[in-house]
Amino acid sequence: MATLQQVARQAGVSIATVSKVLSNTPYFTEETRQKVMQAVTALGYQPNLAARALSSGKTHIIGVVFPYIYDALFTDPLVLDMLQGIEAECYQHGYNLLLSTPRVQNGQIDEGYLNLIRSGYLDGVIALDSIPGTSLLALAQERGLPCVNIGYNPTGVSIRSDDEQGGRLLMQYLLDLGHRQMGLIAVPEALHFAISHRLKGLGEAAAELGLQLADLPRQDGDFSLKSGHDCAAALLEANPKLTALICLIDRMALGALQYAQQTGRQVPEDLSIVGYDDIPTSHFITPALTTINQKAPQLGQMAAAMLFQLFTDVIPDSAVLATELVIRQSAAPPNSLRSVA
Amino acid sequence: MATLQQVARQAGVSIATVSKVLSNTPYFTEETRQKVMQAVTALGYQPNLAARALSSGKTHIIGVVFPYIYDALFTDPLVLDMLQGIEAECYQHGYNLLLSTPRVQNGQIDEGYLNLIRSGYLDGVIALDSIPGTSLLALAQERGLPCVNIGYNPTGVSIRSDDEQGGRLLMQYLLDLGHRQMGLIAVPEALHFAISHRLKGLGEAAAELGLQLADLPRQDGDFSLKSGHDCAAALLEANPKLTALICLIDRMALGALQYAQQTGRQVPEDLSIVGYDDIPTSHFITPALTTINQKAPQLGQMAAAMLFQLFTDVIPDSAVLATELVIRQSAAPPNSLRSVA
DNA sequence: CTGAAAGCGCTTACAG
DNA sequence: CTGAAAGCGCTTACAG
Repeated sequence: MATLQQVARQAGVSIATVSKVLSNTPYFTEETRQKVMQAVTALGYQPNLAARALSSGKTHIIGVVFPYIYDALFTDPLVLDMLQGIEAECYQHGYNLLLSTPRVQNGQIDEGYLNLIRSGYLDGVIALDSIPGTSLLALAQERGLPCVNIGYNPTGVSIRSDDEQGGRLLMQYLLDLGHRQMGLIAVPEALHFAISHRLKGLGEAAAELGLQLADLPRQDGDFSLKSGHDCAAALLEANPKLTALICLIDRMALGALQYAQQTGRQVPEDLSIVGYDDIPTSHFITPALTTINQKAPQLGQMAAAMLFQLFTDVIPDSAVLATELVIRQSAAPPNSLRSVA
Repeated sequence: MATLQQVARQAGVSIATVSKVLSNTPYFTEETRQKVMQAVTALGYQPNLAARALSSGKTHIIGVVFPYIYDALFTDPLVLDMLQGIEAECYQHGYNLLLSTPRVQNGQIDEGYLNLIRSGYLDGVIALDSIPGTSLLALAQERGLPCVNIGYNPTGVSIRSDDEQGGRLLMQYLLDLGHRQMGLIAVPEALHFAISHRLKGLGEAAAELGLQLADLPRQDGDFSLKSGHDCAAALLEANPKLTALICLIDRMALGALQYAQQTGRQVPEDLSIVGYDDIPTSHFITPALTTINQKAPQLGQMAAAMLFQLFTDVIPDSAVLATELVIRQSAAPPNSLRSVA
């Protein structure tokens, strides 16, 4: 309600003076500073952000962009984890966080989102930008907006989880357990860069033992639990000898687990199942799911930290965060090995 | 980049004309409209939101406020559900969503949040406002900002889940099953209004059978799984005859379940456990948890819809959303009845 | 150390 | 139907 002008009048100085005192410009009599601050508190003055934004070009708002694909967004607990990390960092820096969830269809990006980028409302943007072929950050980058990318699109500074290493970890673990007959449950690689990298990691670890990833049967789903269930069914019916299922998405692993149990298989005795993401449910389900944790909160926090570096004109190195294998109860040596032992 | 002025020049009209054409003011020659629109697309003009906000007083940003208590915020899946509902509605109306998660300690509200409210950056606010004694919306209300409250604080228009009815549903179900020796796991009522109402509902249903809720043993935790575990331990050690545990928070129910299983009890055969919230894990855990679903996405969506009504100066009635009992596998008739049968 | 003044890019009565 | 002009509330060179 109160404006700079009222504060100035009350303090008996000019509005320029008030503005400068408030923005901590040096060289001010302790006296005028006092007068100003008194008026400020007396009036409960709070700068109008829109005005400040217009004249300074800074809004103190950063855009956090999670694309809306397959409705996965709001059902994915990792999103909340990343948000938490981002929020913590923004909070510390006194920045506000504008959440944008543009729809993306056939490579077409939401016009509303594009307008937001063009609107000058954002000082910077952090995006989960991993859809092959359509970069959410391209426009922002083009317009010189500082941005950091959590993912693989080659736009500006980026941070991502080491999906390749995660894939390797997962495959090595299963291989060490003695599995050779393994089925893959994934989603089409066109949907998410991360998938290709997880597969690549899987392949590298397999290759060390002379196995070809391409020889393993694979079914693709759509992130949903149900699709995991169906993929498991297809895989197991066509390949009854499978001793393990590698699911590149936890939710799909949950569906696979469901299918296995419905068809009377003991997990992990008859069939091992591993996932990727370490969502909360994975911890609680029986058997608890062995999976890969990609440290989503850190991912978010670091992304925000990098953006704030960008604000100070230092260009941070892109970073890759190592994942962690979380060993729980859903995988064990295959039956054949067990009976031998 | 392009400004109104450039568009005006390009179109050969005044900036006022451009502005009015863009804001769909009626009465314009089809011809000038054409000229203007051509210039707009040619220049890729996008209004500067800060400028528009400053002169119109509207920012098209609505604040979504989830207080940060006990770290529960980002670990609570319901938050994501509500956000989804709010986002869907905002998206449709072309509004942006600013996420604010003020810290609240001893009734003290985050100064940064308060400043945000005072900053003029928000056209309206939706808050999860259910901490007894400290209203997150009081200041907004005072300043005439349209706001809707998801919860119980008596600030302005509100929408909430019918916690009382939910409590009744839960108690009736257990009573119908034949339970009489029940233990309560809750959190201190000072933490959340909803808890008192759930308890009230529990009490009403109990009273119908002549039972006094106050006679049932109760332990309070802090939302966490671990506290649920500990509450169950305390309750069961002190009252070995308990046949059922009513947990007012799903996560705590999960902890209670864990304790029961660790101590060799069969759920629901030896002990029934019910929760409240219907978080995703409740669906997957074994035994699947019988619980109350409070329709969080609708809560969010309706809250946003109400805010948009407020924007058009219609004052919507406050609303109460009925909950739903989700019957799964964690509750059954008590053993005594079973053996009788 | 302090102030007058221009300017940020729009919207909105008010004239014409 | 269209335009000139004031004004939204700040920041920032530029003088003094």
